[in-house]
Amino acid sequence: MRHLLPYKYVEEIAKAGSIRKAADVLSITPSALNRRLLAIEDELGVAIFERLAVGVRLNTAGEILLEHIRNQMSDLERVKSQIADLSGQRRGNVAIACSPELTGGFLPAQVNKYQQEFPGVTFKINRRFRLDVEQALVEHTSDVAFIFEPAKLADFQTVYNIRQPMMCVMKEDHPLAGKEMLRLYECAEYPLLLPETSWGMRFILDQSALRLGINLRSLVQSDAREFLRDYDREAGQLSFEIPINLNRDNEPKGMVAIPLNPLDVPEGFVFVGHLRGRTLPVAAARFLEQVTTEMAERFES
Amino acid sequence: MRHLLPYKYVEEIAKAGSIRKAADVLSITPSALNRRLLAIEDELGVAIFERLAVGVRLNTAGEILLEHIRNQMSDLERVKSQIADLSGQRRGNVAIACSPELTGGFLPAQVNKYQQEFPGVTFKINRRFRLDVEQALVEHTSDVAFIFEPAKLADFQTVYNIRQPMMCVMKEDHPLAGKEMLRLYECAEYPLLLPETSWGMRFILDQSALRLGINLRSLVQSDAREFLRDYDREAGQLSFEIPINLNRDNEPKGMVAIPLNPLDVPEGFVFVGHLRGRTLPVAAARFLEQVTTEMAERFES
DNA sequence: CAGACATGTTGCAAAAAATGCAACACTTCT
DNA sequence: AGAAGTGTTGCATTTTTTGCAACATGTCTG
Repeated sequence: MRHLLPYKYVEEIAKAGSIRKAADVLSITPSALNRRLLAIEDELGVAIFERLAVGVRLNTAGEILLEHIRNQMSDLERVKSQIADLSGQRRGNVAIACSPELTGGFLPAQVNKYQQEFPGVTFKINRRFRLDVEQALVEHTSDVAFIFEPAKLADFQTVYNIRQPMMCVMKEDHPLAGKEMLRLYECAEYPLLLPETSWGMRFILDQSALRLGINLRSLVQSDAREFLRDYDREAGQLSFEIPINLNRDNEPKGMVAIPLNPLDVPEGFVFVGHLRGRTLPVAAARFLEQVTTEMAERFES
Repeated sequence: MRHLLPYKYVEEIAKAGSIRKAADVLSITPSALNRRLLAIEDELGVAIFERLAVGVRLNTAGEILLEHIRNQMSDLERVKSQIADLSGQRRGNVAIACSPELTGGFLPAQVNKYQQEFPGVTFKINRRFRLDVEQALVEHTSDVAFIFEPAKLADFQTVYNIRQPMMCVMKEDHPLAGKEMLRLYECAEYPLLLPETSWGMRFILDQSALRLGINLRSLVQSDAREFLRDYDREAGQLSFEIPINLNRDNEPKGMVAIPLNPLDVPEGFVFVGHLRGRTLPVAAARFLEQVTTEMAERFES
């Protein structure tokens, strides 16, 4: 796709914020790069970058153009993907942006399943906080997104969503282990292993605690899901999970998960989708199909 | 937009059906054009055209690519339009595809009004039969469409639609001129001036006549609206019109229009819109706004 | 406050890419 | 069988792009 090289140049200049740095990344001379930029601006009749002393910055016109550029680039990828699919080969890359809650269990299994059927398809997982996932789609950094408790869905095209009630996880000999359902104040009596505040799970828990006037004692606050899962809970510590991560085969033995009373802690939602108005490459579209089908089977009963 | 010159080449080859003819139109050598085509196919890894003895024909892959090309070209026009609009200038071209029923009266007045406000905007009117209007959008020959009685709306994004009951037009001293409403069999007793069978109006009339077992005697069948309008009706001939064309100032004097009984002849619809999923250039979008606003004022009372 | 540094930009020669010309291989119609 | 199309390719030429060096300008720093 040599013909949209100028586009790549514009994108890189915008990212680097400087012609010289961009030229370095693109391994051409600053002068050549500058001239291409000037040529583009000449064709458009307007400047795309405003020149600062320390470099360049995108113009309003430039931002409109950049959006167009990103659309075109990923649409060309889609075209290539569809064309490759015509000859029976399923190739391409699927870039997934997902909330940290969803990096384990279900999603890896789905990717693995898809790759067994189509080994030519590669995957890229971008772990993003709930407020940043949508941005990854807008920047065309990712094709599809899995968001737990999305903040806004302005540019998001929802393909599927499932409800995920909050569960409390503990050792099976824990005093609370026998209960059918837990109130939040019961959990608050024990030390807690909580995810970071940027997580959707933490957001739900904090809001619920605030509303109920409960103080959650965070013994360990972690950004890593595996850390919370594997932490040794000798002192009766509790952590939280959502059902999509509670596969019977996968989880460590000796632990139980008990749902929280939905009156205390509202259910969360997992949203699956892509950038609004975009046609996905074949591989990404088929992957979404597979995932939503399996989600329907597992959670729609 | 020098960088998508290869795209223009592909489009022209597809249209011409031959590399040599396309090269002639593009005023370059067949060899150069051929090499560019080979380069594109090499980059895609697939042939875009199948080589026949008499020339070339688009492949399935080529058709996918061509759709992408057309999208990209018109989207770049949109970008240019938006950028130009940033600096206060309103420029560009609005290409309108419309049914033959709608070429007079309302539409010219709207275009004229818009051009008085923005003289920098040019217009292009493509008169198409109802079955072909949508195709003009798909081919990106037109930006917006006005269709009377559309056949299918698969790729059509409706922005507005209005109901248009069928009216019968006659001289004011015609025997039927005093009536409030006409039955179709009453009209059938007189010689008729009818539009061609490809028109939506004719379609509605023929279907109604067929259903009611009435035979419509077509004295004059014309493809030109103006011909039917200006025809001298000494022998009591009747013609038909829709309200959008019956402006009190504009129409010839001495004529009256009487609505047909909607039980005999169903109302027609005028659809206004554009290609589904496409973002229109500024000029086209604003023009649509103006038209729909005025339509609402005139027909929503 | 002056010097070092980094920025975008331009002139000019070298390198790279695209083009035109002519010829070839092939099919179809006369 | 020949004429007239078609797409394709080798080679010299032309056009375009690039790299190098230098310049003008603004910012940071000791």
